[in-house]
Amino acid sequence: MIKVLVADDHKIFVDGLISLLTLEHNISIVAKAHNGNELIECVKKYDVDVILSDINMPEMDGKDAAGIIIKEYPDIKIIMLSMHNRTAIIKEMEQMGVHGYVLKSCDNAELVDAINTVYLGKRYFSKEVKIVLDNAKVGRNDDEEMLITARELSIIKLLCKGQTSKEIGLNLGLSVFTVDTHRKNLLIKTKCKNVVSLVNYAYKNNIVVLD
Amino acid sequence: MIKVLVADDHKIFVDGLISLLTLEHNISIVAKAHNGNELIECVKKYDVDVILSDINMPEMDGKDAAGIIIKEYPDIKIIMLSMHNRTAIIKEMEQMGVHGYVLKSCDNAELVDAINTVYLGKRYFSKEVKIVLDNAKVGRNDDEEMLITARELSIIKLLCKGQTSKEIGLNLGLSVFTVDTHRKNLLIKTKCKNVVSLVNYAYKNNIVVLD
DNA sequence: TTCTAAATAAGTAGTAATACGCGTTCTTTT
DNA sequence: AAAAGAACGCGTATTACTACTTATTTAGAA
Repeated sequence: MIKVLVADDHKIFVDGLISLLTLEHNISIVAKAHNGNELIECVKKYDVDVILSDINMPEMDGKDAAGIIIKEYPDIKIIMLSMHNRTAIIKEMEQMGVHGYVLKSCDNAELVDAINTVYLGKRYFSKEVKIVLDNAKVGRNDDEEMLITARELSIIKLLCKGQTSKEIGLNLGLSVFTVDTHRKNLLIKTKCKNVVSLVNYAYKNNIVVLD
Repeated sequence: MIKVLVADDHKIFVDGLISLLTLEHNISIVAKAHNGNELIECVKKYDVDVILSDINMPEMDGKDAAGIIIKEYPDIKIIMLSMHNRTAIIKEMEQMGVHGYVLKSCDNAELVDAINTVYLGKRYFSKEVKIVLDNAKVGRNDDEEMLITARELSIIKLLCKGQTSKEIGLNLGLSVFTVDTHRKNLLIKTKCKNVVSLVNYAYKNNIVVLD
């Protein structure tokens, strides 16, 4: 029996998933969580083999929770469930050491397949996800170690809130010139032409979460 | 038996929901759809009492599909399933004549309750949704018939893509001045202080969908 | 018809943002 | 110790955006 934990902030989604997975003869659901904190708590309390977790959740994010679990419970396999099929997010998850990445648009059979695969110690990425990753490899030119630094991250977050350079400067205790330099570097790094594009980039790549 | 149709672009979500709802003695699932077009097709083919539909779907949006169904099949009850608990979206749905609005973070019992309620001809809005609507009524001053016009909508869409006023003007065959006037009016209407806030507003209120 | 709202266009003025370039300092890696 | 990269600060020039105002045309509602 594979002991599975399901985490997602949408209760009916979790319950639906549980209802589906309990039909499988070799899967048993041991717990459910609706945010990152609950997820961590459940992992402490219960004996878990595989975690199915959403990326975006309130309280604590599924990504952050996954990071903690990977470090402290290296035997637990984690499959991220996501509605987004985007290179940057998938790569981030891959590099974090997550064991699987499955789209919410996948079917039941695929999810069961994913659970069985990661339980055996292998990695599982959806077919559609692989296509995205392969396309990214073909056009390899673009993402050569493009990393957003901590400072840039704090600035991009405030930009997404609609703050101007002046406001960001006041907020972070920086001169407007400095903020502008970071903005400039961000536009170059992300190949965006203006703030709106940058904000979209941040949302699409899950750097910043809308609300 | 209440004949229910479930529509959502996330297959596992639909299957999970079906698995949950078939446990109910008075509910039977007659069809499922993964986009608005399929939804319309299913309504034509099958005899349906209640539709559970997501708002955002590819091909055709759940909102547009609901509009068509309300006009052409006035006997079918529609419950919108949404992850957003925002006044503007909820009010729009209410005005469209949708019979229920339930959050994806609700539990199974509430969803079943909603299905039974709308089947009896009554309306159903989640408790959390009602709280949001009531809060909006208290601070009634703000939303006095705030409607975004068709032209404004086309402009806000292009703004969300990161286009400048000049580009939008070229795109829509308008002078930059005109575009700027619309932008100005949009900022006033939405009480936003700049484009980024406006873009956020559009995303949050489902006026524009991010990718 | 009259009234209203929307869409259109235009202007000035001021502020914010972007495109350049040039630096310093500090830390981390080699 | 040298190199690299991050964070920081400063300029100028140009473009984009926002705040104010005005006004015409058109379509629809009272």
